[in-house]
This record gives sequence, C-alpha cells and structure tokens, in this order.
Amino acid sequence: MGVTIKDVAKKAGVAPSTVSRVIADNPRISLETKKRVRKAMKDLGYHPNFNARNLAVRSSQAIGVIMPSSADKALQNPFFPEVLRGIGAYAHKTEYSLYVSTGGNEEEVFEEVKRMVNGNRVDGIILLYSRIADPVQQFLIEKGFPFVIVGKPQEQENEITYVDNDNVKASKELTNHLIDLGHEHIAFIGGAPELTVTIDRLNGYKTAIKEANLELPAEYFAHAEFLKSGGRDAVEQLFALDIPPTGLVVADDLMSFGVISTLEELGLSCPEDVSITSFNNLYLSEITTPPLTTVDIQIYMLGFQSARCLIERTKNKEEPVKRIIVPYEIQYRQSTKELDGKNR
Amino acid sequence: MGVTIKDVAKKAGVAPSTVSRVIADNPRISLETKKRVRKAMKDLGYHPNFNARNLAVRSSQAIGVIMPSSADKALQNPFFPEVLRGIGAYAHKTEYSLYVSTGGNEEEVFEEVKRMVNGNRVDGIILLYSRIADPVQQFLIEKGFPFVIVGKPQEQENEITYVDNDNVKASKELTNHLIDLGHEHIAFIGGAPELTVTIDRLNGYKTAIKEANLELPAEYFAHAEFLKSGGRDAVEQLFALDIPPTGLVVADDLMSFGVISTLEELGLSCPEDVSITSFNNLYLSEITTPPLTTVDIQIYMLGFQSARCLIERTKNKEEPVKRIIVPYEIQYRQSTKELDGKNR
DNA sequence: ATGAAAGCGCTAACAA
DNA sequence: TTGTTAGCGCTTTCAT
Repeated sequence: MGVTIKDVAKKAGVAPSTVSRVIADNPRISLETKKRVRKAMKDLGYHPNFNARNLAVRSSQAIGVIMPSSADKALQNPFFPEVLRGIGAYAHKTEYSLYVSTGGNEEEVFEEVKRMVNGNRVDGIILLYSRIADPVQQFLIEKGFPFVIVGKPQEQENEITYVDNDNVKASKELTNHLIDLGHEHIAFIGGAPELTVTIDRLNGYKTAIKEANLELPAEYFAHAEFLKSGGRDAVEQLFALDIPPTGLVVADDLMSFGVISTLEELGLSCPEDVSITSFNNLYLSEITTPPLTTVDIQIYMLGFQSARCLIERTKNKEEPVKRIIVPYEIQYRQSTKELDGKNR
Repeated sequence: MGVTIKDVAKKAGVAPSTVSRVIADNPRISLETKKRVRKAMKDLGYHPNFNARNLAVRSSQAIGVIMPSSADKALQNPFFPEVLRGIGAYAHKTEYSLYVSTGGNEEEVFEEVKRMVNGNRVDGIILLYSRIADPVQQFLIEKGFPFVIVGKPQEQENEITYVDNDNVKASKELTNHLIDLGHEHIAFIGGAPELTVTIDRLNGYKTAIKEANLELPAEYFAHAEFLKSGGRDAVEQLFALDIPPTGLVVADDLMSFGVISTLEELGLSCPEDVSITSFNNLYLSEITTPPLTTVDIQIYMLGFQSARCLIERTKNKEEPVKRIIVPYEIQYRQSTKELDGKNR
C-alpha cells in the first residue's frame, strides 16, 4: 500500500530528492517545480511516511506524557484531561504528536518511559507529577533526555525545566483569607506527602499561620487519599480533637468534596460550621454545594506551557533550562464565610 | 548516539539478522547463540529503534485514541482518564503504545486522525465517542482502517466493531426503579442529542415510561450541557412546569451534580423533593451529598476491551467484526427515595 | 536548481 | 541453524 516519494517523483518527472525538498519547502527549488511536484502529490494522494522520515532524521516529532501510577483513584481527577488538553493544543499547533503512558503501577510506568526513550519513540517527555526520589526522573537525567515537569522538582531544581504555580504563595494567601475571616483554628489536609505539590501547599499554609501568630498543633496536618475512606479518616480525626478547626485548607478540590461529605455525616456543614478552601478550580467546584473558594491554577495553561518548553527544547539543543510560573487566581465562592460568634 | 544491531552482531560474532531473530525470539536460533547475543545486547545497552523496526515491518505497534472535540467542558469528565487507563492496561500488556488526540475543535480532531492514519503512525484507532454523521468515522471506513468505537455506531452497526453497555436496558431499569419507588412524573436530562449514548439512554427511559402507562410529555426531555448554565436552564424549565417531575433520569453523573446544585438554588432538595438517578458511577458520585444512585458502566473495562478488540484486529486481518457488551451494575445509593405522600 | 547515491536501523526472503 | 542481501521510505551530502 501507500504511495511513496518515488511515485510522486516519477509522476512529476523529477528525482526523489527533489520531492523531499519540496516537502521541506526548501528555498532552492524553483517555484515552477514545486508546483508541479505539489500537484503530483495531490493527484496521487501522497502522505509522507513518518517512520521513514523519523528514521532518517532520528527524531519522532512526538512527545511522551507520563501520568502518575494509578494505584489510587488519583487519575480520575479531571486535572489530567485538562492538562492533556493544554499539551495537546500546543502539540497540534507544532504538528507534534502525543504519546501517553497511563498509570498502571510504578514499575509499569517506568517501563513505559524506558520504552519511549530507548526506542526513540519520542523526542521529549512531560512528567505530570513530581515527587521525592522518583526513579523516572533519575533515569531521564542520567540519559540526558529532554523532559519537563508539570510541578516542581524536589531535587536539582536549577537543572530541570519545569512549569508550576507558586503554590507556596497561593496556599499562604488562601490561609490568610481564612484568617481575615476571623478563623483561628485552621487545619491543612493534603494529598500524598511525597508529592512536591503537597509539600509546597503545606509550607504556604504553615507560613501564614506562623506569621499570624496562631497555633500550629501537629494534629492539624492531615494527609488524605482521594479515596473516600482516607478523606473520612482525616476529617474524623480532625474533628475529634479538643479544639477542632473552623477553617480548612485542602490541597485539591476533589478532596474537598470528600471532606464536605464526611462533615455532613458528622453533622457539620460547610460553610456554617467550617470554612473550606482548596485548589484547582475544577469545573466541578463551581457546581457543587456549596461552590468552592479555590485557587484557579490554570491547568490548561500549565499543560500548554509545558509542551511549549519541551518542544522548543527538542527543536533547539541550546534552549536553556527554564522555570515558568503560571499565575493563579483565587476564586472566592461560598465555601468560606466569616467566623461567627458561636464558634469562637 | 545509539548502539545498533550491527554493534551487537559484531560483539557477539554473528550476523545482524541473527540478532534480529534473537530479538523476535525466533525458535530456529540455538539457545547457545541466543544467550551470547543477549549478553552482548545487555553489555552494550542495546535497545531496538522502533522507527527502523516499524519502517521495515510497516506497522507501528501503536494505537491512536481519539477524544471528542472539546468545545465544551466534556473533557473534564473523569470518564476519559478512566477509559484511558483501561486502554493503557491492555496496550501495556501487549507492548503497544498509545497515541492520543485531545480535543481542540472538530476540524483539529479530524486533522489529527488523518495525521495518524496517513502518516502510518498507528495501526488502529479507538474512538471515544460516537455520534451521528461523524466525518472521522466516515474517513476511517472509506480508508478501511481498523478502528473500534467505545459506544455504539449510529450507522452501519454490523460492519463496525464496538464496545458498549446495554444503555437502553440500563436506562430502562433505572427508570423502572423510580417507578417502583412510586414516582409517576419522571423526566430525562441528557447530554448532546447527537451522541448515540444520549439517544440510547433516552430510548430506554421512554420505553419504561410507556410500559408503565405513565405520561410522557414532550417537555420532560431536556438536553443539558455539562456547563453549569446549560444544566441550570434545563432544570429551571423542568421545575417551572405545571406538573414538575419528582424523579429524574440523568445521562451522566457530572450532570447530576449540576442538577442537584440547581435544585438547591430552587429550594428543592435531593432526594426529599426529587429523586435522581444517573450514569457512570464516577468515583465522585460516591462521595458527594447525597451519594448517587447510578449505573456502574465499568469504564475501565470498556477501555480495556476496546483495546483488546483493536489490537487483536491489527494483529490478525481476519479477525471478525465484533460487538462487545460490557455488563453494568446499578449502584443504589441515597439520591433516590420512595415518593412520599406530600408529593403525590 | 536539481540529481545520484549513500545511508538511517531493522526485517525477511533466499541461500548455504 | 546462520549468513547475505535487498529493501522499508525518507533525508542529505556531494556532484553537476
């Protein structure tokens, strides 16, 4: 099957190399022949074979996108399709394709990465997660293979290109909002503690609390899974304390839903009894009850920019290491309210 | 860069073709040499170049996954990462890679498909949506290119391999559940009306209503977008009717959240005032208030099976057209309750 | 401005 | 059981 460059060459009465040049829009080919060749291509329904092309130029015009392993339900987070959409937009623009590795366990993810890299399937990789001591990251660094992280690397921050929000600042701002509303007992519920994003958001929270000279008991940091049971445990523990919090900084909208649900089971309601703030501004956070006060981290933009960095880098070896901080914007909605007398 | 098959051959003292055979685990190579070659591969850190391989065998060991265009927010539906996970699981097992096309507008999606197909980037395609008069589907059929649909084709049902649930039956069962609970005024809220899935679920609903000899006023079918405003419009209209429904069959969990939210704004609550049933059993539907009575359509399995069909097909031209119906299971939770006196 | 020819790294007849 | 050789379809020197 398949009409090749030779067929086109024959039909247009030129050499294959000329056809190749026409494809590349080489300026040293006369407009005359270009037209003739293009017509031949069209008539024959010619489409370049990418495997052949890639073999010849040793590149693949494709980038790999690595999702975290899906031991938990984290992958059901709409965050992923949304970054993917951002990445896809830039990739499409530049005629790159997207290879994705979707979860499985950690080992499988690693295997996928190795397949992509070793098999020359992709020119670069985007990591959709960042955590401490990640063998994948280590592998990529050792190979000197181009990659960018959506999020912030835990180590070697200056040698890795990454696209992130200022999570520390955002988290601090969120916490301060609660403080401004009169809350004095504010707890933090984060995701997996080895994720950089959790660490940063926890730090921002801590900073704000300290600066306001509020108490910061160790029992006020909880880590919940996205899974219901996990979230419930965290909330139950928190609200069984002598002084339960009246304000919550939660690291992810999806977790907030679980938290609100558990609160209701405990007979507490949001925002009357406890104010909740969180992160991501998923489409969902606008339509639930109550709508969430949350940080819009611009997921799409995170994806778009990461693709841009990576593709620019694969096109130009000299492109320097970059750090791109995507601005965030807090959406104030109904999950937070001024602390009223009875709770003080 | 890159150590090639020749290097390995030289080091092992054999011909390149022998190395190739070892890679393919050809049975006519002595165990002796296999071992020697494998050692050489390991010592040299050899990895086959897939572009070269694919060029030689005219295949790519990759499948394309096409998401719907993302004009709306539909892509934020956790359905997608979840099917992707299922597809990825089977793909990984069989050492296939995944190419994805993520949204953009319809034209861009189509371009992506053409790129994948014409450029020999993939051996087959999985369509994650199905709707009437889809140019992509048409293109694939004309080309005779292997593809499978997650969902049900609108035309040429017998010539296309697809993986779906029995949506008609599920929807009927859901509706009957409401009827059994005493509801007599049941409305349907679907997604985009050109999607097959919407059509099927609407039909199941209608059938149940008719069989129970209940009324079926035209105003009882609403179509909502995933976007909040759309869902709100539908709900507001429905509940402004002379006889507002007390039961709802909603085509997607995500839409149900919007519906519940709008209801609350109207001063109605679920399940006290209106019972809601829906589809998908997203992780979310379990943790919100109230937890949803919803059809578990086994999203992961839909993905897994579609990948299986497609990969089996690409491996064997003779593989017949298939239809796979993944069983569903209704999860009864708290969004539905017996109609009490006051609402009759 | 264009052509000839040598690869890119691998597979697959065909020989031996 | 293994080696030789001719491609797969494209790009890219090097000539002309």
